[in-house]
Amino acid sequence: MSGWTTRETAEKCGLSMHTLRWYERIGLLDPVARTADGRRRYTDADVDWILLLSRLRATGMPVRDMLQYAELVRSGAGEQERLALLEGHREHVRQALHQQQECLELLDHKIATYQRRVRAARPATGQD
Amino acid sequence: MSGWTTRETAEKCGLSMHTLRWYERIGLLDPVARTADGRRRYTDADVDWILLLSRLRATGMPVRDMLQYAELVRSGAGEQERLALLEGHREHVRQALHQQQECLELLDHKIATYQRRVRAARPATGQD
DNA sequence: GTTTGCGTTAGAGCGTGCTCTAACGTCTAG
DNA sequence: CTAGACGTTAGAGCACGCTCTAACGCAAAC
Repeated sequence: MSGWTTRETAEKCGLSMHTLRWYERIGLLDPVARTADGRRRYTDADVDWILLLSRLRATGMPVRDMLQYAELVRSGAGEQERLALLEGHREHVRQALHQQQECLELLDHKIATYQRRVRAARPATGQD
Repeated sequence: MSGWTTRETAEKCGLSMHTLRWYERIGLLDPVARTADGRRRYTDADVDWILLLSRLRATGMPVRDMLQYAELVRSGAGEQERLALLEGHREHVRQALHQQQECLELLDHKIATYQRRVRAARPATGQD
């Protein structure tokens, strides 16, 4: 046996088997190699690509954009457009990061407030 | 006139008027005060609350959880549960942050690769 | 031989979070 | 008085990204 099964690949990449097959159907993946009886065998290169996809998804890139990127990669050319896509997403991720850091501060503050309140409401019952 | 119109509030909070009314309908907001002829007038406190909601949403908290939180706040008690909700979300945000930072590095790396490639492919045409 | 496990397909279905629609009311300007 | 801007409602509709279904097939285990 060479290559990974759908199950293994799904586990490695944190996606469901259904999702993997769906990604292939819609063209995010090139057709995956098959065993004699028609089962998929993912190569390491497939896995790497899927890992990239899963990271892009996890950071909010729309499937539509991943598809566009995949098509550029498939065509072999379009470096400039790929660059633009990735740079656009990088900017998106940066802004999300920033927003989350802000929210984290707010949460820390709120949580501290609640903790103070909870502690004040149950003064040393001995059960803590 | 006292208080903000739906339009103003939507702008301040980065949500649509539709979304604001929908939030109220589903119970994320207490019923907003009205003018004599039935138009909403949001107070500063309303705006603050909506800003909090919008930040929670923007960092991926499901509406279901925001609803739960809103109900705890409305009840006036449940500090412990609110705490748990916020702490859960904080953890979620932290993990998302971490994931995004990783993805950012990957993007930086890929982008650098493409930039090198693009530069190599068009060596000083004079059109740059 | 048949049961069990694993994988396959195309297409239907679904949860989430809005977003839009249509019909109506009221206020202001001209 | 009319026109236009602005806001209201309940409910329908929609985009997205899966997720599930049903029917099928192969292959090893019993």
